[in-house]
Amino acid sequence: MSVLNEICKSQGKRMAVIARTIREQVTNQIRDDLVAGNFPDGCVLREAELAKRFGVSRGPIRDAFLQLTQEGFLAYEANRGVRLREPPDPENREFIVSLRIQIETFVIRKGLDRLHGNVLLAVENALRELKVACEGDDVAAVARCDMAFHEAILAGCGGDDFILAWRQLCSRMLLTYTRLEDYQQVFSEHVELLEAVRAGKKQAIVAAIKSNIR
Amino acid sequence: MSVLNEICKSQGKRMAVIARTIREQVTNQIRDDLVAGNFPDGCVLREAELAKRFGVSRGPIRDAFLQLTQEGFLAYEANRGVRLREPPDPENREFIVSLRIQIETFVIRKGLDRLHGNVLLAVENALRELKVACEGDDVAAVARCDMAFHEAILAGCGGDDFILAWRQLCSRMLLTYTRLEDYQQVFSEHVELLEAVRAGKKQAIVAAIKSNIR
DNA sequence: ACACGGTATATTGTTAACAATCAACTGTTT
DNA sequence: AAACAGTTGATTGTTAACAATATACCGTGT
Repeated sequence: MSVLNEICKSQGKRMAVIARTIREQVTNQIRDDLVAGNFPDGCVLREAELAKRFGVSRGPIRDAFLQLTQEGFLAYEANRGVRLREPPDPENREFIVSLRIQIETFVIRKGLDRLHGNVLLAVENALRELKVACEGDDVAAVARCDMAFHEAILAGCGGDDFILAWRQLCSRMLLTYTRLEDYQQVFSEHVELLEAVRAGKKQAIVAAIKSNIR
Repeated sequence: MSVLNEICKSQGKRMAVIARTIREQVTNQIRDDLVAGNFPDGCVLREAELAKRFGVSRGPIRDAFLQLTQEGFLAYEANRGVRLREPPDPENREFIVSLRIQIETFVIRKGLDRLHGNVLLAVENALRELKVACEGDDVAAVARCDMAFHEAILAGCGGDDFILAWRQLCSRMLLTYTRLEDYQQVFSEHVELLEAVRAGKKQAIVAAIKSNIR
């Protein structure tokens, strides 16, 4: 409770409440650690150990394991706990990328006109957070904000039917997040995408997406 | 504990252990109920009510809610419980179908040669269970066995990287499972698909999949 | 030396009690 | 009558103890 609650309070009112429950906070934290590569491949995660580290009971940890399993990061074996899955091979990864592009393209094509007002504001906020992350040196933060930006667009375009499947595809990709070289380019690519979205030019949007996802 | 444990014991040794834990049994049962349409759209599910019905504590019910949320059946709102999601509109459904076909085609094309021995046996078993389900009159059972058959093929072809996303797409489809008319045709279509798989003719397999998924 | 059986330990699975949160209601004030 | 604050009841969120299970170790017998 200790550490996590502090974080929760400090972000409290100002930010759009990100993680209300301990379960969500723990899930996000573990996910970040996984993306940042803080656990070796095939590593086994223990409920008690993480519970102790976060200062919470095993309940929320179990919930987090369950969720991260569904997201594609972990693999469950009954009575034997959970282990980190291995990343997809290049061929599968390429296909995953193609599916991601198709989904984003479809959703945007269909729902671009809904993207205004508060919804557009959410996308802009996501971009701002991505900027901060890129200026820092936190891999996990960049990956997380990258995803959050795209997800804001999808959600804004009414793509709820696809977001869960899309997230899983992303998760698989994140296990081999290879664009760690040039954060500045990552950011400017997203600026470009947002500009295209603002202008409402679908062709430009699709092009921006295709060059952005890889 | 009462009801579920009986089921578990009775299936005990003979079947490939389907659901070892209460959590899995409860999850499967609720999923079947959802697919069978036993809950009205937008309906709110209560932990305590289902816990009482199954004779278990709220823990496994919570786990099931969490999982079914990730699978795309339910929607979560913090501190406010879980409600049944509405099915996709026709346009989205069509796109979901196209994604499903792409995934199955890709995985089979890539891993068909692995499909022999025990793995092929698993597929044949799935087909047998589908036969039973089609001869009965249980919508949920047909839907479940239909999915299980396809999943057995995917798993056998080494498609682990896609199975979770594939499942979510299927779940969305299942909320509008419209082919309830002719179970016999459902079954014979799958026989056809298995024959094509056995013969190893990729063209025929792809064709069978395309005509089967809709 | 090797195979087998049993025990001990570590780990997950389940439960019931407790805490926190939300929604509706009630009474008060203007 | 309308708006608001406080209160109450229902529901979810969290915890710690308990139960069940799997793994590893050790001894025994052949």
